[in-house]
Amino acid sequence: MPNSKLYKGSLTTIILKLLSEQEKMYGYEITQKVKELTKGELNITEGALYPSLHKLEANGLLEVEVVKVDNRLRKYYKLTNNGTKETVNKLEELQSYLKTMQSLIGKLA
Amino acid sequence: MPNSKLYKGSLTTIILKLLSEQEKMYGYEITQKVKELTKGELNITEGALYPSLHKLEANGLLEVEVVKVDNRLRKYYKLTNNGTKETVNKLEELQSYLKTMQSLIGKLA
DNA sequence: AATTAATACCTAAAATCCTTAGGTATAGTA
DNA sequence: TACTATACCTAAGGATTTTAGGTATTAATT
Repeated sequence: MPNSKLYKGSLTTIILKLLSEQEKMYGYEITQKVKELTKGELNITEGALYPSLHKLEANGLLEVEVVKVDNRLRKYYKLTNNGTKETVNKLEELQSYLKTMQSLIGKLA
Repeated sequence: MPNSKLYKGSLTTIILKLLSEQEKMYGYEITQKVKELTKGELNITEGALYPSLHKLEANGLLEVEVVKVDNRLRKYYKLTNNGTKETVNKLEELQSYLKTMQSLIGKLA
């Protein structure tokens, strides 16, 4: 009934993919976007998201811009050049994994 | 160029799926079968496999039969009734996840 | 003959990534 | 006034995997 759990290791790729399509996004926006795109199937928890964003920033894949909107802070993240490169790698890796798993699991007995 | 890492949470489902197709298998055989089926894309490490098998057994999803072949031990695992039920659930869960991820990641920007 | 690779099992420490469960603060709605 | 939504955050714990060993037998290679 609830939403499927994240298979560990996929969150980073999801974040990078979204930012490759949208130029800049803030954390809360990412959680909502994923919920929307997956029709509630996948819920990114903030406890996973924020540390992940911080790590991507620390590794130089994302850069931050803090903006005040309606007296509330928003931290917009966008891909750096390295981030864009890594996105390609991570996407290929995950694609290949999904394909492999489909061929392993997908065909019915 | 090596093999893609396991996304955490998928190993159990892989084991159950293989055993739903093959009646009984032993650990080493599972690692070889996965390597073969995925053309080397996915390598199950023994450090992950054996603890996982033991846990599935402890949880009553698998049962063991020890056989001596060529003076070497083999521990054959097969699904219990509960194991068969769980296999269905796990497969549905993973299928749904793969589908969701495909729709998130799969479509090109 | 001796070493290496393959078969077959195992475990423990460390790393990784996520969930759970909090906390702060503002703004809008019941 | 209380709850919901927006928006950020962290820390403890759990689950799962990687890494790096270990034992033992048999087959292949040097």
